[in-house]
Amino acid sequence: MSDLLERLRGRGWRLTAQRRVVAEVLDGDHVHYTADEVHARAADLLPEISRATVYNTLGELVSLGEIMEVSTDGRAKRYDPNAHHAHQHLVCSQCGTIRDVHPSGDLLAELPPEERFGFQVAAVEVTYRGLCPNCAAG
Amino acid sequence: MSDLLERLRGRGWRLTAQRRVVAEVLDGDHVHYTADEVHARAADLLPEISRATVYNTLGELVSLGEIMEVSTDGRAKRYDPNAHHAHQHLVCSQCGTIRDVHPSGDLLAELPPEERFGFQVAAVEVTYRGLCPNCAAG
DNA sequence: TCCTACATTGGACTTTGTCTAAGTCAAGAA
DNA sequence: TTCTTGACTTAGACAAAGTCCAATGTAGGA
Repeated sequence: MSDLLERLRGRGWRLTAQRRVVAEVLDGDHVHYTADEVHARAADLLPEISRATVYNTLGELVSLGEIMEVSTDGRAKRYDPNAHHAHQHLVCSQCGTIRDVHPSGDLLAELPPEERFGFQVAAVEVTYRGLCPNCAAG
Repeated sequence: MSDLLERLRGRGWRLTAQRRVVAEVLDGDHVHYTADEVHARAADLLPEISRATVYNTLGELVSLGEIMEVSTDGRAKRYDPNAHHAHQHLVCSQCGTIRDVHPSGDLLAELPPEERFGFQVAAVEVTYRGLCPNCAAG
């Protein structure tokens, strides 16, 4: 993740303590925190960090393409640091657990031209839903 | 959509004026209103209808499987009356326009067993994103 | 070291949605 | 037809998630 900080510095980012702790919280490939969770964890490292800064920083990281915004439940958005490897999400309909998954095939290609209505289709987001082993057993 | 009202009555629904106008607003296959939009349009027909009733009615219609809840932008949920025909969505990343689309192939089958992590996968939601002809031209 | 443009802060505000207590009414019973 | 009753609706308070702003602080170049 220090790679990340270097990349961002290269793009003219000021390296503040706040941005560092947000980046640190998002370190790890299989993490899908809400903004509030990021804030809580960041505050463990830097107690005076404000919610507004966390939102700002997350927004900047998203528009720089360093993290992905995921909304799997229509409530709080979640942030996925695994933005450099294309992947989709598998969500437990009961407990909400999220896993990164890699479908086979080219999902974009499955939208035939006559179903594109003149759109320049650029991306596809897929969410699989089902019961995780834990909830299925319960 | 009067079919809908009959079906619901058959399931023990009380047929109130409020439920009738909500159903009427949702009539049409290619409509994707937010709850607030549904409320505004319903209020044109029945001025004293309350927000709570619209939310209640939409929630009931969703759990009866008569309409679909769609969240394409992490903000307000939208309601899609076209719930009886499997389909996915194509969203303009600029203006937010939504179209129903029908991808080819079996999208569920594209998640290989080794990528299911023991989940009982039941459904898949797909959102294609791109520029609509209007925004691409502008 | 100093400057200053950029970053952060806290709190007010907005949007979207939920909950509740009190009043209303659809539809079956008589 | 009128009565009855439990389901439905209402207004407004409340909650969660996110945005905005003016005042203050500071990273990093000169």
